[in-house]
Amino acid sequence: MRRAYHDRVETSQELGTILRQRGNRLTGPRQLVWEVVRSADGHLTVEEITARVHEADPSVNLSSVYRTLALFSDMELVRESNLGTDGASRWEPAHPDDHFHLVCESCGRVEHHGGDIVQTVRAHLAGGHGFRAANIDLVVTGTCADCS
Amino acid sequence: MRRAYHDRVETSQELGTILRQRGNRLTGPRQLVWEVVRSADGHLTVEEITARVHEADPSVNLSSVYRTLALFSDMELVRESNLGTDGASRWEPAHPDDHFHLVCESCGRVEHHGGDIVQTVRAHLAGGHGFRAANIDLVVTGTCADCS
DNA sequence: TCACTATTGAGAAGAGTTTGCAGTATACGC
DNA sequence: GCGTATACTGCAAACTCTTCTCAATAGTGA
Repeated sequence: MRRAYHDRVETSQELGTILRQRGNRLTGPRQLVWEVVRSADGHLTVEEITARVHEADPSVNLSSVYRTLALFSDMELVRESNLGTDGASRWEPAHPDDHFHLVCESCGRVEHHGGDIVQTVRAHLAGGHGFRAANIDLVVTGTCADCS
Repeated sequence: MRRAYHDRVETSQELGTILRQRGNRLTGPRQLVWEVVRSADGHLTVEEITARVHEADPSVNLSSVYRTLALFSDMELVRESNLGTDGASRWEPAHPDDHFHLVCESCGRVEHHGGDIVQTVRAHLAGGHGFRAANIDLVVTGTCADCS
């Protein structure tokens, strides 16, 4: 059912392969964006992604970052979420859903936490709600240990 | 701990009372926005709220709707969430957290569902994560019964 | 009723994201 | 390796949602 998670696309070569399978091409901006998102320690805004891409190549355009993220999202390589207090989207490598997010209202940081809770939800939904769940996002807003 | 939920503010008079307690005033736009959000059958975008407000008074400005929602949010009368596929915020009357959201990717509708899952999460978090949870949003994205 | 000032409407500004276009460069066939 | 088709890029303008500025208006307590 699931196609390609980030742990199956480690190298640029692998990225190129799955891009070409779709009729797309492997380009410099795409390699850089993938490298940044894949090696990120958490959720990144487009601004953060672009900044890190620019460390390697300042000529990469913001539009290309947006377009690349949209493409990767379609390929299920990355995932967008509207966490955070500002309006900006955040991006992370696609992953199975067995975790949840802790969003700190004070510093804006987003932590991941594992646990079987999301699986509990999935099981609950399977019990005849008529709703076919694709993604389960458990978002907890509050104050993190550092800020309280 | 919790201050004022929508079920404690049924009438304009009650709204006026708690507004004046804070040094605010009861105005036409505020009455209308509260009436619209309170009686809504689900999450509304600012655009939808404004449209319904305009049915009663077309002279109410979009800025006032935004400002009123921000105020009500601060008063914990309404709650903002970034559900949905587009970037627009959605608003609903504030409520205790014992429910979760089902967001249909196809028709964009948002359903509420009750259950003890959110309480399970809260109990889990209380167990020494160092994270002080304010709001818990369980967002399930998928396809609703009507669209599948 | 009066005066104070919170609130409003109008429009401009801001932030984040998208789109159109002409030039560039990747990937496939030879 | 080389040439060609076209996917992709950078740039800039446009678009959407939200916030801000400010003069005018209208609740509220006295």
